[in-house]
Amino acid sequence: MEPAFGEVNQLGGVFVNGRPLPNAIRIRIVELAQLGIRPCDISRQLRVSHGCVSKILARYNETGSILPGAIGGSKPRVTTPTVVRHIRTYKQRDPGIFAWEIRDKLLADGVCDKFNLPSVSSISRILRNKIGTLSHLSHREGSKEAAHGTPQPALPCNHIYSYPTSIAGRKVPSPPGMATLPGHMAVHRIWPSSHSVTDILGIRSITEQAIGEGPPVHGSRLEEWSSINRIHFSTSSDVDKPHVDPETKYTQVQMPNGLSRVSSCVRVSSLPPYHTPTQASPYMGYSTTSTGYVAGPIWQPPNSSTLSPHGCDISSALSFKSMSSASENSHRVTASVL
DNA sequence: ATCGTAACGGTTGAT
DNA sequence: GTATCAACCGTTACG
Repeated sequence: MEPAFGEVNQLGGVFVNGRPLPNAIRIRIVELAQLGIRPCDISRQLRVSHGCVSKILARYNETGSILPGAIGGSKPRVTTPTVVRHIRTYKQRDPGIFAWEIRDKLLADGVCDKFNLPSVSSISRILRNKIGTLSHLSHREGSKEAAHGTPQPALPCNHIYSYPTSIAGRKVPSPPGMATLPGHMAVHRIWPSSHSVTDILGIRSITEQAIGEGPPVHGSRLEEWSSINRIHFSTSSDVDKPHVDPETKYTQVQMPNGLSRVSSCVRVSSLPPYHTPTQASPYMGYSTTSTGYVAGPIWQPPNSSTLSPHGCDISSALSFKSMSSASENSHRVTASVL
């Protein structure tokens, strides 16, 4: 059970344990970093732990993506469509073939290797569920498998996958196709859950307004951005409901190397401009757009005026940065090119 | 003071 | 429908 309002970290920022920071915050982190602001200052300004800032920036530098990795799920399925197709073929050629024989043939024919070879029980399940209602064959297989031995457990070595239907790449979560796009805040999948702080808090995003008000050319991106952040006023019964169609929940395309590729991405320059923070809750304002993420007392640089942690615009970020570092001129970056 | 990272407790989703 | 598992998350603390 998640806390209804998240938790507050040592910096006064709000987070939901186990859940990623909102994309807007992640983008802000990268933006500020690209403005030359030091990670420690970003951490204080956005009230995100420096470990998190470090992690996000490291990931961004490595992959070009600001997005969190794919949370949850199991190991990639070994029963890929190709494997199923071959199993079907084997079964059609020899209706009496046993599951363990199919398994051997998959290996012998090079359809699978030892790392992604389905277990006998998996093949039996495929024969039973996918190949057709060959009940007599299933029955026969069952008896034959019993003679051959107990069904094998899950593959012992299936941690290595070289086929395309794996779930989103784990250690390298971002699609290689967009990994090195400079200045892109690559978005490679839809925000995965309704359990974001935003959803929990039910704070309306300005993005929704932007969809209605913005120019049509940005509609699709904004719509995607809206779906990514999926802001809506949740009721308690609404919190756990997926807000997007399950079929469209993940827009990524699996790549042959097991990594995911997105069908689209969001440039920071396509996002709405930053607004002044909109305090949507007496407890905190937490909008997954670029607008507001305010909790607790506003942090101030040691020798400066007050800055809003998430609501500052680029100029204030720059002023902040200029206070923090004197070497900014070498990193002149504008928001439009981020 | 800053940064990288392991440990931790948590969530998620496929099986 | 539930349990398991392994991925991820951000925070915290330590060096």
